[in-house]
Amino acid sequence: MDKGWGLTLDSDSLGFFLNNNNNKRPPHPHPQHNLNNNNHHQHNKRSISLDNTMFPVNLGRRDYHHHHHEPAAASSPPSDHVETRRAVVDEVDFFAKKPRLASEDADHHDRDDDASKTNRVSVKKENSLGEAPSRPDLDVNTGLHLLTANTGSDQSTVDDGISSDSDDKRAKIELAHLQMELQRMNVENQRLKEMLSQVSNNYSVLHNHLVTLMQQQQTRGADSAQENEVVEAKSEERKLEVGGSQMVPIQFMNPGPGATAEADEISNSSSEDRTISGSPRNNSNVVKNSEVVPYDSDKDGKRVGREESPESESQGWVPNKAPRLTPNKPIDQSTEATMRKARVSVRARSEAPMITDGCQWRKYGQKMAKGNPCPRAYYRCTMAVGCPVRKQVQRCAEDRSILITTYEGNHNHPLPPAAMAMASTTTAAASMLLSGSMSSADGIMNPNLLARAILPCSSSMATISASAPFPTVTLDLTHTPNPLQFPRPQTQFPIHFPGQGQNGFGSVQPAQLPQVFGQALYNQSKFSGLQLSQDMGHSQLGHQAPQLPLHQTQQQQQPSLADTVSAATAAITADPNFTAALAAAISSIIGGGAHPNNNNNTSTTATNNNISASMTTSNSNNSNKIGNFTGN
DNA sequence: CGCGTTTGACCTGCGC
DNA sequence: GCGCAGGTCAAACGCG
Repeated sequence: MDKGWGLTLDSDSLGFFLNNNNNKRPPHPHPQHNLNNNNHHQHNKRSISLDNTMFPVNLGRRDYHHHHHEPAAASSPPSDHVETRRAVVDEVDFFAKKPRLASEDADHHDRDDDASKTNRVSVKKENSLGEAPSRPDLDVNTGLHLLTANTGSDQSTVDDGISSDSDDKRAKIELAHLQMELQRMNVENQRLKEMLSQVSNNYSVLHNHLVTLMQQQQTRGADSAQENEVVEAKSEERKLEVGGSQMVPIQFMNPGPGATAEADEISNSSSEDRTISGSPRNNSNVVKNSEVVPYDSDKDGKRVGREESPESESQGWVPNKAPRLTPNKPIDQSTEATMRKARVSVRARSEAPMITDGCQWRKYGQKMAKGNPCPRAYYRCTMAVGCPVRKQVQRCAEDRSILITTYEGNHNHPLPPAAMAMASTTTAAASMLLSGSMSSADGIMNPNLLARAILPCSSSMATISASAPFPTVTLDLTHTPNPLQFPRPQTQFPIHFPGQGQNGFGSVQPAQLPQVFGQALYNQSKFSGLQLSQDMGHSQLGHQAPQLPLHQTQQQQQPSLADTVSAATAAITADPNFTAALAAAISSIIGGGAHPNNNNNTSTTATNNNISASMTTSNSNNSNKIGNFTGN
């Protein structure tokens, strides 16, 4: 089981991000509280000692303080301070209050200006300001609520320049007011936290239900398609394959007789599902259970014995390649099988036998794979009796320090926070891949879009090759980008979406890939009409998740293996579950990074419909990674 | 003794 | 039809 894993997802950290996540996109009914919420966020961040580089906005503010505090001591050029200050004001709306306050005390400022008429005076004000909150409460306020601090600072600045009773009173009043506001915000924050925890608890259950609903929706979409359309799709698929590396609807991926059978099966399933969908059922597994056995019995008596096992039945985990020709086969089964086919593969450096993703796994097999001296281990999720999720773990033949973990399927049970990242990530990835591929024309085209979005990254970053039976999202977290190609500061990512840059992906930073994937996948799901990201977990968050939260969380991180793994995975799969994305991203914060010199291209797996992405991080040796992971 | 792992056998799909 | 490879099963085995 999960013993001795070097790579782990820290539940605490995860929890934090979950909170943060929600806080970041709070279903706040009162828009005017946005400011407060932001402050709360800062509060949380501070409380966990997160690097402020994580959030640009905070960064600016923090920088602002720094500039105004340090300069005084360092007596750096005043002009710099002024510039910094202006920049901050421009960037952060929160600072709007600062100018306002200044205007309120216009007379004082005028005096200051007149008196000093230099930026230096302003600096001194700021300094005094910073020193003023020497009292504990003020320190807290300053740290957690920059707005308060800033406001105070302005006030102090004025006071510092020329102190007067009226100024003091005003300052005190202001301070009291801010403190009250802070109190209020804390209460609000607490309330939001409670809400968040509640939402998190419900997420797992809802997520599974959502997947089921999505499957039904997909089925309806496929339903509308005619059989000839299916045929077209098949031909289309082959064209795409010829073109090279395209994601194709699973159902159409099997060439030859099997493909036809599956196509028919799909039609049947679709029609079948129409009747089924009408019935109230929250768990498709229930239906599967009752129908899998008959089907298998019909098809192959030999397998009946095995199929009758609780696992096989309830999970609907049918051998991927097992043909299902029985008309009675429920759509759920086919979709479930399809969902399982969609895979999320993660390549990360780790000495540990397996990355810890929060789930419990039972090894059920091991095989020697061709072309790889390292055996491939098969694991099954044991957190629930019928959980269909499985994963394969194998070391890379070229570099055995690289651990390749491939996830398949969706959990049918609630997951602990620690498992949310990877689980929902894989689920989301599978759902997105399939949602795009299964909904008719769009489904066929979207993969192309996705591919286009990724391919420009260069071969070392992302690859789409041709030959895999299953749509697979592969994250390669093992290689370091070419410094020249990706001269990236490890602490920060560009805000703008890489694909939008004029430079295209040439400037894309490895850690940005998740964004790329996220955007691409999001678009894909969008095109498919499933709006996956909106439905999953933190709904509205989905749209922004790939663009903002993700890179925010990753900005400060020095991604490490497994963590980056999950982070990247989550990122890549984009957000259908924002929580997962954040949670996964966390892991990056925890540990070191991948080896710098490793340039293993995911394309080595050379699989059809295989989307490979590499997310490289700073260097850190495996031992460090392990230590970091376990430590956290 | 229970549980998880190991490992050889078995099944299936695919290519030749 | 045969062989190969991937995937799964389940008896055997080991450990706590």
